[in-house]
Amino acid sequence: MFILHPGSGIPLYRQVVEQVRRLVASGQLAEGAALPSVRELALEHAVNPMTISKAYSQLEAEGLLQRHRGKPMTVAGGQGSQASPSRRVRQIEPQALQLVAAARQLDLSPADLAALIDRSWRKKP
Amino acid sequence: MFILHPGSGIPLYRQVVEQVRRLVASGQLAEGAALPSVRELALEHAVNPMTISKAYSQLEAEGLLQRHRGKPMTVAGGQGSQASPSRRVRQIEPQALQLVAAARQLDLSPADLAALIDRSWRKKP
Amino acid sequence: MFILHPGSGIPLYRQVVEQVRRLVASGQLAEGAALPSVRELALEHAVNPMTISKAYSQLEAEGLLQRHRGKPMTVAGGQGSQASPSRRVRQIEPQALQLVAAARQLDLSPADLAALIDRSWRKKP
Amino acid sequence: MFILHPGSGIPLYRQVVEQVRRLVASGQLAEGAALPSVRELALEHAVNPMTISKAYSQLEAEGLLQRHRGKPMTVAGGQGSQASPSRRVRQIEPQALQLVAAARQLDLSPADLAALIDRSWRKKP
DNA sequence: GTGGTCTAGACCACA
DNA sequence: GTGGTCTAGACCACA
Repeated sequence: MFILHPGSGIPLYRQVVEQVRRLVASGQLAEGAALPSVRELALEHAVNPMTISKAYSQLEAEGLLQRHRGKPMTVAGGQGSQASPSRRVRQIEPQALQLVAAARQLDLSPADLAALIDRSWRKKP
Repeated sequence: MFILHPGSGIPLYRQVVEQVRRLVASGQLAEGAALPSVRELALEHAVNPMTISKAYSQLEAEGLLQRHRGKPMTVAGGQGSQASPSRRVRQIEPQALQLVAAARQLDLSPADLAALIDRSWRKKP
Repeated sequence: MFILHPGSGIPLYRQVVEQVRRLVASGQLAEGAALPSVRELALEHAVNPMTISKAYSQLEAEGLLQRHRGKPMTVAGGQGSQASPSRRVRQIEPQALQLVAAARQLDLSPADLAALIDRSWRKKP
Repeated sequence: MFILHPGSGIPLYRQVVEQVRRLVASGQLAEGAALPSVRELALEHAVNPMTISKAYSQLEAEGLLQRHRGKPMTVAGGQGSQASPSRRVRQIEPQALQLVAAARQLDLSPADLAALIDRSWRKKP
């Protein structure tokens, strides 16, 4: 469900936050759906529970998740089932721009990059 | 020459390191070329000189840059003028994979992502 | 464990780097052993934590030390318990050569130097 | 006459200062003897003349050298021809202590170190 | 508790 | 002018 890259330089808790946001925006985590418990996730990714907890707390503060005493957190109401395509696209626009900037610094052509993206889609379906 | 994103979560000095690596791989910084001075870069990006210096030192340790007492650092020898396309592509493979993973989590289609990438190329040429 | 000479002209962080290398080579810091924490060492030697941190980071880049998020650094694997005598001797060969060169410039005899070394061994056992 | 180690961490001008002090203490540079010119030394060691000049100035301030308009600097009076053995030995005591400390950290025996010193004497006679 | 990043600022060595 | 070292101090991420 989540993929964490500890060596990427991006804080682990931020990686979790962003991934939950995406899964909610896409409807893969629908309104009311339960999230994996802090412990479970922490174990699975060999990470301290506090790291996951910090991510969940931030998402709760944003109003995206809801806490329930003694029960797993759930996706809060008011999201609809799936955000509009343009809203979803906007969530990865910064990364796309940075990737293109990197490709430019590597003197790669749009075709080179398109081919790389294509291969990446096929890699882990 | 460099673009820094202070809010991206990635340490500034790492952003510099990666960008220098790309510019060298692409030949835009050729063997023997002098790099912008630490102070110059620091001023331009409103960043502390030590942050730039840390990036340069790491690149020197890697053997990509060379120090010259009292003079600007230069791109070390043994780089050739431009790395092979496959070597260059490999430098952004991780980012491409992460972008695709994000697109998947957003339930975007390959076509959606391709369109986004296309638009990104046109944005700041 | 470490002895720092602030007035020696050699940067403090380099002194730390070299001493860790020696303690690892001799097996006094064995594979897996935890190093004193940055703050601890900094306090003990009345030195800024960043100075120690810089030394540790360099040793990590060399592969001699390993980072563990939130925990103390340790000596990396692949060192064996003690380097061979010849490898250990090689680590101070440059200093030995410089000392002999200095003795020559002072017109001291090999016996004079040997006596000095002898006395030095006895000084702080 | 002088040996400079740019990579040793010790500032070049300090290396010059210390070596002049030793050559004077040993009588190899006697009272009134002329020193190599700043330019000459700078060229020979591929170093900026200001670096040598700084060393000479410091030695002048110490009273060890004397400046003469248009002529090479000379060793100042009042040194006698050779300092006493104990005074000369004292000049390298700190280095000897550091070498012994390093040997201890490498878990070398006094015999190991003595052998290394012996070999070092023979290396560049 | 652990290490990491960044800043503002002083001062040094070298060209 | 160039880069390097060190400090004091704030704040962050992770266990």
